[in-house]
Amino acid sequence: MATRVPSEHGSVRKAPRQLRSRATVDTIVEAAARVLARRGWAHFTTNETASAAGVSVGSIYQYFPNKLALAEEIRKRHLDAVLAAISGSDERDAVITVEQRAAKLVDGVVAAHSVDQELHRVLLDEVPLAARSTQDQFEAEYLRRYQAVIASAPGKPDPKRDDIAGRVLSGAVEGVVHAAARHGELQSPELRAELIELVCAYLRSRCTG
Amino acid sequence: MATRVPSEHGSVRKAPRQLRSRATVDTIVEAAARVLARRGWAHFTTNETASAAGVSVGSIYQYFPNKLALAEEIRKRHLDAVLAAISGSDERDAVITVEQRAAKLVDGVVAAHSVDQELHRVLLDEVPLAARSTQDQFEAEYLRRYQAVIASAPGKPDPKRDDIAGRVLSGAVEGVVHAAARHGELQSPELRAELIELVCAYLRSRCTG
Amino acid sequence: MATRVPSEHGSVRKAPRQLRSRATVDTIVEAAARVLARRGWAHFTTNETASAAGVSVGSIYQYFPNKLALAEEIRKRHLDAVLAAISGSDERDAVITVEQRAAKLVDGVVAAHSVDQELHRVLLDEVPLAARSTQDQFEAEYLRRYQAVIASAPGKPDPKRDDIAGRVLSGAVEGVVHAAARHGELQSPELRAELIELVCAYLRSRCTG
Amino acid sequence: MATRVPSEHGSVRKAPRQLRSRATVDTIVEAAARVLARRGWAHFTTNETASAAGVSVGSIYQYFPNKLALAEEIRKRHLDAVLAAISGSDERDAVITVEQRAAKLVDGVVAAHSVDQELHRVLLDEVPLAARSTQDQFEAEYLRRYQAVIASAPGKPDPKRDDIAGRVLSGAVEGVVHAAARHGELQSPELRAELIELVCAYLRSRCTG
DNA sequence: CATGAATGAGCGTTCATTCAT
DNA sequence: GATGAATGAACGCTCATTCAT
Repeated sequence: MATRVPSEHGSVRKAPRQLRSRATVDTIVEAAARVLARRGWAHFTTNETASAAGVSVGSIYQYFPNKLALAEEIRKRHLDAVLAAISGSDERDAVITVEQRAAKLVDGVVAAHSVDQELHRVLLDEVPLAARSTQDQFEAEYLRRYQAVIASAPGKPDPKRDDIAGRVLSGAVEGVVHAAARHGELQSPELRAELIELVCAYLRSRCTG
Repeated sequence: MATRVPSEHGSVRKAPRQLRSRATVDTIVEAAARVLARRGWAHFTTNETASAAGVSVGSIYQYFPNKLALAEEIRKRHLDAVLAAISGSDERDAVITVEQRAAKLVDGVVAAHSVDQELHRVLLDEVPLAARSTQDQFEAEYLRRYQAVIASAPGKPDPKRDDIAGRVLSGAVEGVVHAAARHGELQSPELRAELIELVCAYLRSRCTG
Repeated sequence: MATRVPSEHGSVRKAPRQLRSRATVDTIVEAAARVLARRGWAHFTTNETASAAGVSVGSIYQYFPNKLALAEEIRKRHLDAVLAAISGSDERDAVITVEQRAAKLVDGVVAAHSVDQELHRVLLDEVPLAARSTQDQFEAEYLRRYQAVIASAPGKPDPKRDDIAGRVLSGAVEGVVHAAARHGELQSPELRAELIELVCAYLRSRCTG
Repeated sequence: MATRVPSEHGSVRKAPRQLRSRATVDTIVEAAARVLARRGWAHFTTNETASAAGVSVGSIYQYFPNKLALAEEIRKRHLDAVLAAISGSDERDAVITVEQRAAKLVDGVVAAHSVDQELHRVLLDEVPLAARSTQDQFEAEYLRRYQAVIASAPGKPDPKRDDIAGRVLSGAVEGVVHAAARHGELQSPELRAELIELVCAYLRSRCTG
């Protein structure tokens, strides 16, 4: 695989102003996501993407300076979808018990991992990070959901400790769901129950301890 | 046209007989591990490995049928080291409280992730699995440590539920440590304390609940 | 590990759409034929072919999935030329005597072997057959010429025996011409006379015997 | 495949004087012939030959300056065997009729092609000729058999014409048998009959014409 | 003499990227 | 703008041959 120095380093070569361009970009990104999910990063090629999108390679380079930038755009869109999936189970209804909160959280994360499992895995495990920014932004937003759960649990707040607790909770839930996804057990109700139990136990212990 | 008999390809091409060979194999694997950790799977090349090891490409193929088999050997050696690191905090001394057990477990996993962090990440996230066997064996052994902790906690055993609990615990601890490693906070004592708390809370809740 | 979908490989990678491509394909095939004839299959390399054609290796793989497919195309074109050469001495004029028929046949085969002797030898003797189809089609067409001669000879037809006779005649003429070509005596009139004599004798004996 | 300049150009590096050497050489050549027949020239490697012979590569280079010289020795031995097979049906018994002579000849050639068909084919079709000498010597000897048949046929001798006739006869019989071998019909009695007929017809026509 | 570990030029093939049309 | 033919550096891998032991 030849690694060429790309001629520009901006993430997007040209902001698509016109409707037609926007549509083309969408077509490209969607096709690229399909190809990426199907073949994996190692076999993700611009030529196949182009023909899957029904455009020429040249058109890809009209909008993206290089392959990585295209992948970056796929990641961006996917993370948005993931965030939307988490938020879907986040409506501001009368949630009261810690159990209910924990259940909402777990269901949200599971839903997020179900958006496009293979693409998710490839993006997380295979595609190299061009720039931290997108990922960081996402992680911050993601962590905020966890912090909200922490904050809503009884007990007096302690910013420093709560921050760490959020990261612990995030890592734990994420880790369990990730492992479950790898083994195709994302929908197991027993696992869901245990995971909720884990979250509850932690939250409870934090308020009593 | 006559049908040709292809030559078979085992996982190891030739068992090194002489002392010189054994040393060469070690040199190759060690150099390969360095290159793999530094460049990642996508840029892990046999030629760079060869020159990093101070041998010719041919020597790599004397002992490994292909690049993947070389990576497989790196994985094998690394997982052994990881297992050794976990076991290091596993001596059969008089551990009594759940807290002490949890602390041992967490310390072991952290130690395991400290062996060679970047190599660990690349092996887990990027290198494709040629055969499940090595990985499966490792995972089984790995899970066993968690099951042992579960089993040692008070409360009456329930094989099915305990199995799931083991996977939840494993996923959670692994997830937290993994995230911490990514952010360079593997040695943070606060994080350690919270993680131990998570494990304890879960174990306690399982025996009372 | 996810199972990857491999990309398929047809015999021709892409049908050349533009005029430029068609010209490139011709250039490549012609250069390849020259290289193949000059170096033999064992030393027939894509890189030399590319530079002999004045294109880059990539261009070869734009149109041919691999080296063998390129050789297959050379064979196809050559066999067409050979068939054309044989047919050249096949016009439907008033041929009456067996001698005249035999002479036409022999002259055709000699002409066929004169098309590009070295290429002919390499294609027949060295290049492995990827698919039987091209070769089989050619052989069938080739045999048909011999069968026609057999059929036109006096004597009552016997399908089974005539079939074998066709193969005997084909093998014999082919063998003599082949050997002559190897010794550079393809144009010898004495040899031509003897070969015609051989064919006539056989045909005569079949009708009387 | 790296092409190195061999350090010597003699066909055999060292004439094996001692019994042990002679045995080693035999072992090597026999193993090499098996490997060559099984894999074909393109996949015929010195390393596989060495391990098939139960010796080290170095030992091969003790007796043969390079791979081609080894193949040359295989050819030499095989052609001897072929000649022996032809001669086997050549005893000086009371052969009188032309038919009987022709039958003997055909049977001899068929027997020769049956010695080791795959090796025969590979040697003829794939292995390049290092030096003409071995092949030429064989061909001369081979032609002599045909000349003998020609000479023994009635009719007054004509050295020049008889020479050409020998080559025609040789090419024809060889060609038919070769084609038959390719189609696995070496043992067909119908084909044998037709071929004998061809030879007889030619011989007869030469004495009457 | 025999061994077999080591060499490295050279092969077939891929694919991100460019640019004439 | 869009196209897609063309590029060529770089990869994984092979195997004839050498030479220290």
